[in-house]
Amino acid sequence: MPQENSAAKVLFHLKQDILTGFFVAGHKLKMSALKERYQVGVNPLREALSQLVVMQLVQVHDQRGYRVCPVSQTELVDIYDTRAHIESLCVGLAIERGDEAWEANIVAAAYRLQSNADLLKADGDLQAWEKLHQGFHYAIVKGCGSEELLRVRLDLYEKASRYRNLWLKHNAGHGAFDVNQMEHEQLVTAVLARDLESAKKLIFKHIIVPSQVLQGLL
Amino acid sequence: MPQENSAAKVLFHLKQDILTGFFVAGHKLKMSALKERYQVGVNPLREALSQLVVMQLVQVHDQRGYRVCPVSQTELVDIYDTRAHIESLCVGLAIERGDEAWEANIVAAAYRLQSNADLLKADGDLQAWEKLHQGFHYAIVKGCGSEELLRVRLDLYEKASRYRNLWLKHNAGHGAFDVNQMEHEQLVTAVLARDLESAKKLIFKHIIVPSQVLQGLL
DNA sequence: TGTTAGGTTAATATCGACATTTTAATCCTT
DNA sequence: AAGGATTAAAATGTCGATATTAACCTAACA
Repeated sequence: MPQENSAAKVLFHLKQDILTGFFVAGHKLKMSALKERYQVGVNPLREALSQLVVMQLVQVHDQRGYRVCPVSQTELVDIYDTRAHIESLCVGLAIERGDEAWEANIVAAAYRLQSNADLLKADGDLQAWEKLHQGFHYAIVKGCGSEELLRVRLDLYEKASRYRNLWLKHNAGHGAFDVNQMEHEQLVTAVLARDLESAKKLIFKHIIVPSQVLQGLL
Repeated sequence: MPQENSAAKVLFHLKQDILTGFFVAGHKLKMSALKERYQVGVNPLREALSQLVVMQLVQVHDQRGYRVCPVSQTELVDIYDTRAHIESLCVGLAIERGDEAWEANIVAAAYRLQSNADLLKADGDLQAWEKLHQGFHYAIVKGCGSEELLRVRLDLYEKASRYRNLWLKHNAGHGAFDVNQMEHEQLVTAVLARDLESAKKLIFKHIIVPSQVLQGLL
């Protein structure tokens, strides 16, 4: 990566630290501690924090500093419900608009996901699996062709990942991969057959159902 | 308003200046000029600019400062198309979930809009009319009950307003209010009758059609 | 014993200054 | 005279310092 300013580097790492749960919800983000951790001055820190405020990962209280946004069951339900609707919208548009290259990419991504699923189930590198998983679903929704919609989708995915990582911490290595894999196959079939209604229903469930498991943790 | 830090004040004003077109697309945002205009130091400015970068209203080039994001016909089409889909989604969910208070608020907002429409057509205070218009549509979508979805909707609305204000500048006092008003009446009827399909189609057109006029300006 | 007032400590928000980098303007060479 | 190199000017990114504000602890009083 090219030389980027300190704020951008801090943003990247701090965002990671929040999403992965290193800084838990509600945690007070003291300048002194952050300066120490990221080895930068206050001003780049404030810039990064300002950006995280817009992303709704950090709250700012005037003259009272910054804190990691609290999590709540209400927000969890809302995010996953919204994600399900947005993803469903993306899939629908992708089926209407997707071309041949789009189809090929889906098949490729599905193959990569499936061939690595077994390996990862063994050694338990869930973050790596999640990346493939993400890539698979992105291959599908990419067909909608809308930068704006894909951005909205990504924002929601990132907001959700804080909750998802919460789950990974408590349920390390205890994944329901088999069910998941079957859902993926059904999804690919419906999408490639351009079966709009089935595909939209499948993806909606694929997002909503796991969120119901998550709800038990809060 | 309570005492808020400088960055928040700058953010508000600078955002306004960009959305209303005071700072046109592509304009270089020099620190010296911004310091002069908003009467603050560099650091609050950089915080505000960082936030606007996340909102995709400002671009940052490393060591080369900030510029207002360029506009393009591609983005215009994408934003309005996405807005139409999102708004349609909101309306659909609102019809499914809205209660009696929601219905009452719609009727109230529609009344306010209609009773002020004639007045504003005369003296031409389009910004005030736009606020009522916004309020009317918000009253409808509010029924979806999803904070996340409403936030996505608001973000897109704000991004679109830069294009809308571009139109207002070139077409001052030349509104198609009558057509608009009729569409609103049809929408209210469909929504209150909980006619999902009609309402979704109406709102989709209500957003898409004006955007096609806008496309001529770029 | 619970509460409030005062003083102490710590943290935040902002500014001015400096080092670094980019932009421009000028000058030299061919 | 044109193009490239060199120098000057301006702008950016970062840090340290300072004033202001909130949080905390202690102690006195009801």
